[in-house]
This record gives sequence, structure tokens and C-alpha cells, in this order.
Amino acid sequence: MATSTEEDYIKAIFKITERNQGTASTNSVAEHLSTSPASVTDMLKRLSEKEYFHYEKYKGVYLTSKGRELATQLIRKHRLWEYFLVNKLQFSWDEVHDIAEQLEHVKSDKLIEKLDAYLGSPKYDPHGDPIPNAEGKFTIRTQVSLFNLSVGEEAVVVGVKEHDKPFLQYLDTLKINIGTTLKVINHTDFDLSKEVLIDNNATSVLSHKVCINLYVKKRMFK
Amino acid sequence: MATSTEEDYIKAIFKITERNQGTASTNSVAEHLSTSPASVTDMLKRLSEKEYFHYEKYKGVYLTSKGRELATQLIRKHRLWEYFLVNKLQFSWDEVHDIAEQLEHVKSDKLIEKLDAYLGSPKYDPHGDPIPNAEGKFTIRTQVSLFNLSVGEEAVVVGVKEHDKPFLQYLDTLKINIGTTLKVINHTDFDLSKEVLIDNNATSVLSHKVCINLYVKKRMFK
DNA sequence: AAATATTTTTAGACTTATCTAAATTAAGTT
DNA sequence: AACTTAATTTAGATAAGTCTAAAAATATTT
Repeated sequence: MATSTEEDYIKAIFKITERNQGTASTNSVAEHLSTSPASVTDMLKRLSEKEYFHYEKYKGVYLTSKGRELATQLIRKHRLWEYFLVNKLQFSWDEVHDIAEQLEHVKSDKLIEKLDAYLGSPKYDPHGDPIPNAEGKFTIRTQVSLFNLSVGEEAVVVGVKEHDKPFLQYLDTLKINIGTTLKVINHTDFDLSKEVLIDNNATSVLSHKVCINLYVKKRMFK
Repeated sequence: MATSTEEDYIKAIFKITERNQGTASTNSVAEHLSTSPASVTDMLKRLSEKEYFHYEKYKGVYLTSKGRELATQLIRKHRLWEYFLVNKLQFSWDEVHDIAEQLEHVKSDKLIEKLDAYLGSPKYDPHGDPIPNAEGKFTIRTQVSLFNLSVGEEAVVVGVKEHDKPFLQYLDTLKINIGTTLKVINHTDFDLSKEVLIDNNATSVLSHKVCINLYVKKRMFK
């Protein structure tokens, strides 16, 4: 059975390779885990014997199917705990990451299945990310970034790209959450910002950076 | 902040000294944690510098007020998680110990306060043991062992002395749980066993060992 | 009080996970 | 192709937590 540290490495490699569809470099893993490249090399050498991933000197790493399976289950645990913390214990969405990071390492398959049943087998976590089921499968939602909407279009917030605290807290102050309806009422070419109507209530100007970090789903019918 | 291992040592010392009201010996700690006496001596030497307990060569250890406070908070966490596992996730009372043992090490004061509120600030865990509040205070219940009841007396099960799995599972098969009403209908001097009526339903003969491990509260009024 | 048994500690070694500094390899530039 | 820079690995150390075997201290027995 994998230690917490091993699990952290496997999750990091999964997240890095998920984006660029290739191998994860020593430096990228080190940065992701806030540790030194030397420590990472050390770990990769020892851990690759456990068959969670392939490692070749100077070539980076990529997960085996065994490693991908473990990573998926860790993400399942993490997101179920986040759902629990927000929807049952009333935490706000910017507070739950660090706690879920600890809870996901608790070892008990039965616990996670009972938690899942208790929560009603949710499909998405509080940030709009899909929760893999017990077999590792998850539903991808047809989503676009808010930046892709034109003036006049309306859509519902379904997720965020970056999860960092200040960003989530900023969204909170604007009363933007999962499920919030946004309507683009203006677009400025100069700085690529957009003015939006939030839940048919107040309007705010969102910067280009905010727009590309907000995932929305267009209304199919009004 | 204390590591999980440190927390385990402090909890072990607390539990040992709680009974014999004195110091915990190296051997007793080793046995409690399923480790070697040599490892314990090593740990005690290093840990005593952190002021959780007093340690003197060949004299054993006892907790400082700082150590007792930490131990109480760990017990609070452990019992709140057990309550959650049994009353929300539908675990049976013999399955929860090992999982709670992991959950109690999750570091977040806010988490435990929110969990407590969510559960309705319960006073007793599924085994009938008192749950300390945020200040470390807990309510002791006036309880006696079933062995102290005479023929004809009736009482409600409020807790168990030993928590080991086979015992709890045995009680389950007899349909004896926290809250179950027991009435002593016979007593055999030869082996000190008692015949009891369980929830005004079936009757069973309970051995002397079972009787002294069952805590009950006598009915004040019928 | 001496002999024996038990408990506790020391000594030395191992594993996991980390670090810094130095050496090596790979990649990019002129 | 030679040089420079960036990325990666090696070497050597450290800390936490564990072990076994042997030595020392304490308790118990006769």
C-alpha cells in the first residue's frame, strides 16, 4: 500500500501529464510538490520500482495504468470530501482544499463508498470538477470559458480553471458561484475585459484573466 | 505541531495513566503501541523535550497539562468521528475504531468544530464513552457494570468497557446495543453468569466476563 | 544479602523522505 | 561546432521512526 508521500507524487504526475499529454519533468514535479528537484529524482528512482510509473534518466516520467488508477481514486476521494465539507459542514469553497488534501489519504475503501452513498453519489465537486465513480469513470461536461461568449449570450457557471484561494474569494465577493447565471452585456477589445450581469442582478466588469478561468455552460434553451 | 506518531504516544500515555493514576512504564507504552521497548525509550527521550510529558530514566512518564490537553482533544476528535461513522455513514460500532484512528490525525480546528455542530454536539460516542467538548470538559454518567444488578432489576446499556471487535460483534448478535434495556431474571452463583431479558423480547445467559464489560444505568423511575 | 529475573536503556543499523552543493547531461544560441 | 544556460542527477548529510542484540539498572526471590 502506498504511503501519503507516494500518493502525492502520483497525483502530481497525473495532474501534470493530464495537461500536456506527455511526460512530467523532474522540475515540474518538484514545483508542484514544493520540494527540491534532487528530492524528486531520488523518489522517482525508488518509486519507479513499484510500477506506478515509468522513469528514465533525463527523460521524465509518465504513469502506468496501475498509477493512473491510483491517481483517479485519489481524485475521487479528494472531491467527495470537498463535496462533504461544503455541502454538509457548510465550509466555503475556498477553505476546503487543504483539509481534503489530508482526508484523501485516509485508507478505507468502505469509508469512501459509504461516504459516496451518504452524499448521494454526486457527479461534480464544489468547484465544478467531475468526481470519478468507483470504477474511475467520470462525466465530462460540455463547457467553455466565459471568454468565448459574445455580447448578449447567457450561460451558467459550472466550474473554475484555477483553484487558488484569492481567486475563489474574489468570486465570492462578486456573488459568483457554481450555478450562477452570467449574461455578457459588453466587451472591451482594448484589455479583453467583459461586463456581465450576475444572476439578473448587479453588473461587474471581469478582467480577461478572470474570464478565461471561469467555465460556463451555455443555455440550450431560454 | 505534533506529528501523528507523537500524538499516538501522547494518547497511549494518557490512557495508561488514566487507569493506574500514576506513571506509564516503557513496557506498557510499547505494548499499547505494538512497538519495541527500545523504540519507546528513544521516542520518550526525544519527545520529552517538547514538554508534553515528564520523563526520568527508569522511572516512567506522566503527562504535563499541555500533554493532557492534547490527549483530550485527540479523544474528542476520535469520538466525534466515530459518532459520524456510525450515525451518519451507517457503520456498525465494531468497524469504526481503525478509521477514526486515522481521521483523528487530520489537522484542522475548524473542521472539528464544524463536524461537532453538524452532529449536534453529541455527549457520548457509539460505545457510550463521553465526548470532551472544545474546552476538554466532559460529562461522566452514573453507570455501574451489569454484574452489580440483582435479580429483578432493570437497566439501560450506556457503554462497554473493552472495545475489541469480537466482543462488540457478539453483542450485536444478541441485539444488545447502546440504549438496549436489560432485566436480570436469574443469577447463577456457580459461574457468576446472569440470565437477562433483552428489550422485553428474547432472553440470554451472559457470562461473568460479559457482565463486567457492560456498563448500564439503572432506571430512576419505571 | 546474594542470586535471579525483569525492566529499561544503550549501541549500532536500517528505511523513508528530505536538504544543499557539486557534477553531469541536455538544450539553446551565436 | 563551440559555448552558454538550464535541467537533471549524484554525493553526502540530516531527521524521524523503527529494529535487534547486548548492557545496565531495578525488582524479586530465596
